[in-house]
Amino acid sequence: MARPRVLDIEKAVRTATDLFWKNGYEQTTLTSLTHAMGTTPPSFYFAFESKDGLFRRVIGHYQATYLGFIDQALLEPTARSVAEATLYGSADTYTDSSHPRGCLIVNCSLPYSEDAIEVRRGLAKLRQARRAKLRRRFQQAIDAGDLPMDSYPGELARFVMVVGWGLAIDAQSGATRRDLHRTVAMAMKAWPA
Amino acid sequence: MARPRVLDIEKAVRTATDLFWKNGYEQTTLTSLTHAMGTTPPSFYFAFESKDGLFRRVIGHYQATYLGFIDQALLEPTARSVAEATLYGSADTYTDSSHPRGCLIVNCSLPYSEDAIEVRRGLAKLRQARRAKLRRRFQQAIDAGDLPMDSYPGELARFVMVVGWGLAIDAQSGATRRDLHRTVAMAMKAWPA
DNA sequence: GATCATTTATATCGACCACTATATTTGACT
DNA sequence: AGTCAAATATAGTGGTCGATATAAATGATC
Repeated sequence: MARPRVLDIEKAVRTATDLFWKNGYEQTTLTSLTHAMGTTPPSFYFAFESKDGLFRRVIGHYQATYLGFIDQALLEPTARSVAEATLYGSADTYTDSSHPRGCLIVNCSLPYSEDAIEVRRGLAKLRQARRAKLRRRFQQAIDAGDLPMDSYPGELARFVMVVGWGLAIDAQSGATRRDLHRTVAMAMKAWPA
Repeated sequence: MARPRVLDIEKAVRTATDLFWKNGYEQTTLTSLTHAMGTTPPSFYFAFESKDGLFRRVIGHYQATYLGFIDQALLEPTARSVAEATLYGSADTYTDSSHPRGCLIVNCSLPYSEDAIEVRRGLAKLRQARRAKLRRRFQQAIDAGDLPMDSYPGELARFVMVVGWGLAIDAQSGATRRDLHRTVAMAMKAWPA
């Protein structure tokens, strides 16, 4: 009953993910997006409504495709192995040569222009939500006797997040996977017995 | 023999530092710069040659004014106190309410457009140079018996840098100084005895 | 084969980007 | 007072930004 769409939405989202990952939010222009997708602005806006609309889909795709290890890590049996799985998983993902280095969310988080402030806010919420999940998991570990009673779950969660962000920047600066693994191993020495 | 300059160069650099710190490199536009400085584009270009030229001066000003604690930290007597001074100093600087949060260099480092790739390269070199200084300091500590013989100075330096970057992002996301201090205290538990 | 909603293409919108050509203002000097 | 180089201001450069108005192309349906 209508013209069939030529634009492969999923493929376009994958393409856009790479661009945002590599170049950040503002530096990924509509021209570069439509060019890489092999489409034109009207089709783009028909499919995604706006640059922000596409970005939201990209973030969803990114988390589902590349950050699954984080939710997986929460299922590890001990708090230590949760932290290890999170950080080693980050190290591996941030240095995987099949896609840009570092973390898309971190890469797109930092410099905020006024008009993209909503985008940053959304990303900040994502990071906060991830930390909250870790905190709850560590609280649960304390309750189960898996962590010392005097541990602070919020502190532990924040530490894991901070090291993870540092890894993202180090990876983006060119650190090797082995470099990151050594850093994770050292960070884990801070973990409560 | 000539018209005296009205534009206060040093003050203009300080103003620009705040803008780059807050908004990143690309998002700090010439319009916002000249407006905040109270000058016009021709005066701007007469004084700074280009946006990049100003940015180089900003980086110099930023390091001299806000990152002095890093070189100071290298003079601490022990490797542990070097690391502590570096990280606690970072935590304090990144959350000082008299200027934007986080680290200007980190804020301007991540998303690289092709035309600003030289700027990123320069910042990456700065970060690398800082890590090299730490590494040499830690090697010196090993030679002096202040660190175990089996310590890896490069690894220790990288760990300090990674935690520092993580702190910068956490601070920019709204973490308090106390939050960062707790993270630093925890990170220091990983330090070799 | 005509209809019609959906998707696509052409051409362009006003706004802003970093930057500058041209001309004017300024005041220490002769 | 007149000269002249340094600093400023007016106005605008071509280019690109995200986003669109308009209209042509498409193919399942009747």
